[in-house]
Amino acid sequence: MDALDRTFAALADPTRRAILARLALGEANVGELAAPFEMSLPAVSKHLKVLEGAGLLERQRDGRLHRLSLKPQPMQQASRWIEQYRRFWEDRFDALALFLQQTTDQEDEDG
Amino acid sequence: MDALDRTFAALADPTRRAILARLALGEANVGELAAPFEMSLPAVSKHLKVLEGAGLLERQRDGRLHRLSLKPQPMQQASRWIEQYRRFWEDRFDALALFLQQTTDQEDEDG
DNA sequence: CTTATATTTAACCATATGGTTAAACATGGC
DNA sequence: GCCATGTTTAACCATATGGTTAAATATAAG
Repeated sequence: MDALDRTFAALADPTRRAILARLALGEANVGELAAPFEMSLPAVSKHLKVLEGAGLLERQRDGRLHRLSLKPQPMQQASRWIEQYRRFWEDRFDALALFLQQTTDQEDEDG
Repeated sequence: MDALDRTFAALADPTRRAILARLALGEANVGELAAPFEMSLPAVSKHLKVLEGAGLLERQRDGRLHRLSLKPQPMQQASRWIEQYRRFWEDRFDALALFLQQTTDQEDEDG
């Protein structure tokens, strides 16, 4: 699997996105990351391995605790891939903005 | 499945990303989209259904041809989700830039 | 009406994914 | 040494995914 494949696949799960969101606030260990979820620890452990496999987070062991932290590079790469389409959707939103502008103008004329 | 789930899952496959890239250049029908790939038509048809299910593309039937076109909204939403982390990685890149700056300065002093 | 073209649906297969529970491993504290 | 804590690994299960081939559907063309 390609790096982008792994990144997008990792981001496709809400539990994993929540874990990343949590880590954006600061480092945490496995237990802390698992706490908010109603699933078992091994399940969270698997999610962490997926995220780690995608390079989205980094693990440093400190005794028996594993301290996880965000690694931004893959997400930045994913962002860059998506941004290729920005011009495309901005055109659309420009068109929408124009339409709304015209509609508003029309309503002003009507009112 | 959530909209973001479906979008990221759809983007996790290289065939589907290639299809989106192709559609960014302009509309195309199923056969045209399938041509570059070494897989069967039904396989491509399934990929198109995944992309359609994620709202990433739109289909208008014109006789027996299905004309596919890009629908940018879900990708924009995905982009926005990722952009939440921009500050995070920009800090890192700022740090890298600073490091490189200092390294360059050092080399200048050395040179 | 028949045949060719564009595409989907159905049935199937192998592998991946996301979860479980039970057991193992590693570290820390008494 | 022994027990508690933090985490992973193993084995298993159900469902999803990505592919196949064969058949069905819809439209166009002769």
